[in-house]
Amino acid sequence: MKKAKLQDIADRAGVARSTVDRALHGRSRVNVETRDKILRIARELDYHPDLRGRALKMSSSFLVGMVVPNITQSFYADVVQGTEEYLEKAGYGLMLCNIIGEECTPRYVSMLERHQVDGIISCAEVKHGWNNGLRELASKGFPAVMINFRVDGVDGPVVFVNQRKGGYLAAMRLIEAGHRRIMFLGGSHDYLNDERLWGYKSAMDEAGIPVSPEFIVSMGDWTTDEFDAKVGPLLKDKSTAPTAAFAVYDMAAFRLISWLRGRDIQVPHNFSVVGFDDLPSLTWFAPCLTTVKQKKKEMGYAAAELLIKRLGGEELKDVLLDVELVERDTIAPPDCL
Amino acid sequence: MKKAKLQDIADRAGVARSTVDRALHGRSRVNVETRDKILRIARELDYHPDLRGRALKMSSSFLVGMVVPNITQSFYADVVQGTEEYLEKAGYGLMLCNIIGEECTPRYVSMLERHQVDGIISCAEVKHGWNNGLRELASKGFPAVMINFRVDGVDGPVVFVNQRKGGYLAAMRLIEAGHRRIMFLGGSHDYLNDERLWGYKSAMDEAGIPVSPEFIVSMGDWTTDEFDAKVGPLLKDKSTAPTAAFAVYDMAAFRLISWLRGRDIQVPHNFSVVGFDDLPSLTWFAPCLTTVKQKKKEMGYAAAELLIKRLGGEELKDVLLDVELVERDTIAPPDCL
DNA sequence: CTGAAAGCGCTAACAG
DNA sequence: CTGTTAGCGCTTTCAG
Repeated sequence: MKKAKLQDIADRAGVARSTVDRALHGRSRVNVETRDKILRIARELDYHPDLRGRALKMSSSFLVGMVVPNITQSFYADVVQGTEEYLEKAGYGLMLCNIIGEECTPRYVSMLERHQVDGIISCAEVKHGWNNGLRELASKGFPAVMINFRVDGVDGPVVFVNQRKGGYLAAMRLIEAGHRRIMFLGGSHDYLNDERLWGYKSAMDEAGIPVSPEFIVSMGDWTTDEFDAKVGPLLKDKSTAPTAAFAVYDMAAFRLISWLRGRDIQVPHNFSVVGFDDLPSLTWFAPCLTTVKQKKKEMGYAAAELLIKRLGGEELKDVLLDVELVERDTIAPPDCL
Repeated sequence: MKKAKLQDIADRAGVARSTVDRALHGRSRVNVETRDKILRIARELDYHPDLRGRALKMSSSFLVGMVVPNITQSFYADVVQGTEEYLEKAGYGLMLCNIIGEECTPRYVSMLERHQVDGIISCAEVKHGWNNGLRELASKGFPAVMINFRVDGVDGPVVFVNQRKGGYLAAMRLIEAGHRRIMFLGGSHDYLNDERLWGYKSAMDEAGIPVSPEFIVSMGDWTTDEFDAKVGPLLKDKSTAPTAAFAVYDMAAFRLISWLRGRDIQVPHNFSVVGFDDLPSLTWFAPCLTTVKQKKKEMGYAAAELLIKRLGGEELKDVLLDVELVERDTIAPPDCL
């Protein structure tokens, strides 16, 4: 069956294209009978408006660009799923831009521009070269919504997650379990790391526990060697060693647990751990990680909602999503008691 | 800066739109000087052709629809990544269709049609309701490429994976380790399950080991209760119990390992396991799973290549991708010896 | 080698 | 309430 167009319906119904258009959209009054006739014919012909024509006329492509560093990481996949769900309901297509590496940024900028997407949702990382690309597109007038943090110079709402609260909850839970020597196992000092660290510190402060700088460790490549070098020494003297850790990501928590296991330190029996993310795949394994859950799908959903409403002319504020602690099996009272 | 269009360049260069077009595409001869001038101006104006106009004229949207059941599952994310990579290089955008549940099929069919995608890559599951949607679109002339299996009535190349070989390799590896009572831990009898089962049987045949029907288990929801009911009885009598299992998916293998651990059966010490998939997240945990690796990213890449070449007029055959066994830590000689 | 003109499918302003 | 017309940005004849 050949693709039906507006004209085909018009011909069959014996009316003009514009009448068909009106009947289909219902914006303007159309004679009820002709309208019904038109709708019937449209259904018979299985008519679907060609968005390319409409896009040209209405200067809207009904396409939204979604930029992530790596869809392969479960976190981003969840966010994308949320965005896609909202966009689909709203009648927009999601163009996926999987920015691997700095050098591809200009190609994606060009692609987004050529397709004239109606807006861009950016869920990249702070340090990532893509940020320049986003700035460029934003300066050309592409509406943008950011996830997790604001890219300097890009105007548009941001979907934030209460990272500080997450860090606070994690540390406080460990404190409540009786721990006082609590390590912060972090990565490089980027936005997420430091916000969560801030939360950790605020919990320690509140409990009146001084934070020893050597308990704040900053990992690079998370290898066994690095653990040996950076965490190993802390564990030498049992009377001063940390009895628990708040790991800045679930992945980090798991690396730590594996490494500890290699040294015959069992979690949670000899050492307690809290993570951050709530990655679903990590619940398949014992011990199930106690962690701070961030609602990844909702992050994507909220971003899409912000963007589409903004396209509709609403002025919107940033969103701050809540987090919660999910209790599982990696916290116990300190081993030293 | 306002978006530059063809006319803007033409105005500045003092030539006609069509000349600019020719200069930009290089298809037809253009005076070298004017061409250079045009190219220079285009660069100054940071010109990116608007695909909506081109799409209309050339009846091509430079958009490919990619359909997966759930991007959240690591397997699909990897496939999508491969597809996206190829498409981006080829200058096509990837429209992601995350088909969750049957009822959304018509909406996605309509969306793909309205956007007039140039083709569709379908990586859904056999039993999924989407297959009807794909049939409908294919019958309307949308070129399709399928991954993993052919949808009846849809004409187009398929990217296959050598499932049978995978099943064979897995079972044979267990046999070589000395196992004879080997369980096939499968799911419902769909295409993937049965192909892998076929491979398992062929290895058993080749080794002259009769396949006991009760060793072919077919799980539904993979709960502990179901394991207790379906696998528990097999393990009662140590002299007839299986000493190893080939699990149809990595996930299944992990469920099994956890369940066994709950019964104080340690892998690989008391029981050997091989999986199928090679999910990356599963390598973080001990014991690391010995498994059949399928090249997920290449599957997506190959599908995109097939589609784009087909759009270019080439007639293409199905592709069969190889698998390989990756040796890790879940196989040992049978415990009973 | 270059310009003029038509038209892809749709919408909207204007007339009737 | 409905038809006519123009035009979104691009490509592609067809003349010159």
